[in-house]
Amino acid sequence: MDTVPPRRRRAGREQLLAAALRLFLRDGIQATSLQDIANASGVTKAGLYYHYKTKDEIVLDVLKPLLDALPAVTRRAEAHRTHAAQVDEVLGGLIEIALDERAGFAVLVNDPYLTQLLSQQPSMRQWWDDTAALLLGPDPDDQTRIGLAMFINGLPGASRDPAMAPLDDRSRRSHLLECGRRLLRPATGT
Amino acid sequence: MDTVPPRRRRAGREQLLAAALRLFLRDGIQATSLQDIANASGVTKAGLYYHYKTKDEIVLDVLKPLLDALPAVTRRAEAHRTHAAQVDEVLGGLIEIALDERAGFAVLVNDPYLTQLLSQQPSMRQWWDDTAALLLGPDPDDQTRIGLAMFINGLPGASRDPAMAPLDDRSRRSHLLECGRRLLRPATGT
DNA sequence: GTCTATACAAGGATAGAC
DNA sequence: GTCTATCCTTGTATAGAC
Repeated sequence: MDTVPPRRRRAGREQLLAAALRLFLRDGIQATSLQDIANASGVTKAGLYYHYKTKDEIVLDVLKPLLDALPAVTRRAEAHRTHAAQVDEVLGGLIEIALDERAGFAVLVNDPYLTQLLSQQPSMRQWWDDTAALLLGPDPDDQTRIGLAMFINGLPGASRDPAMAPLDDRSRRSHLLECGRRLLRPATGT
Repeated sequence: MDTVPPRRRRAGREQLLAAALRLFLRDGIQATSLQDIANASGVTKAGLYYHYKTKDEIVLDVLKPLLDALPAVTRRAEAHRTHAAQVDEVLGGLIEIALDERAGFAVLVNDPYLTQLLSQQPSMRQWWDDTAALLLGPDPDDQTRIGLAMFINGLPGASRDPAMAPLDDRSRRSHLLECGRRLLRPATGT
């Protein structure tokens, strides 16, 4: 019948989400009020409530791309046959996400508010259990476990470190991947 | 003249600080209200204001041990003669601090509120510049810079990872030190 | 769909009694 | 030195006009 109209039905919503993520990254979720988001996005505070019922809904929608992307990485990795290939796929995927500012990976790992918000749904924890098992392989040693913890916790910070600024995207990826490979190597002696 | 009286003049204050740190670590600084601290420490909200004028003063006093300990590590390291010894001293010192829950290292690295609070005083940034220079040595390559960023950002999280729970303190230290050594090794090929 | 106005709760901070 | 009571500001959320 009719063609798809070119008007962007959700333009305001997208502006809103972009502004919110920027503020969440800079100031943290708690410190970002709805007033702040409203000011930064050009919508009024009450206007936010047309799109969302609560602040939590905004937070979850801001991080939706991230929450979808993480399981996708793991699913892709599971298709590989060798353990080494699986590890590289997961590391590469996580690095890709961490380097993408829009994903908000830094918010996810750091923010206590979000940790509590997500802990209510067990899907996130389930994802991490699966992914850690994939990365560590069967019967991992302590050194590897701790190396993984350092990688996942350090990745967001390292991705946003000043040392990254002068590098091109390919170098960033390869350096971060090298960090992951070093940390996940099983202990040799000791 | 008179002996030091055994009464603890600052017992209330210490309870207060311990409770505050516990809450800061669990919920973040922003999410911890003075009411929360009061409830957890047995003091009333107004009672806090006898000891401190503002919430920021409480935050800074909670982290005072940490803010003192970090420069001390660097000073100790500077006394060593070889670069390798300096690196091990700094890594060991940082790990020691990160493993000590009371130090609140996790709060320092993660919390945006604190980042902003500390950025007002340049001493912290100066300390990190000096310490990074010490760890990286002259003319560091990009891989080493990024490895350092991952170590310092990942250290608090790795220190509190579930994989740490079953280990004794000596094992924890040595595993974290191994992570640091791996990350700070200069790139070989590429 | 977006704004104005406002209700309601919570947080930081102060005054003053004890 | 610690508590009670209170003020002011900010934050989330809602009602209703346009």
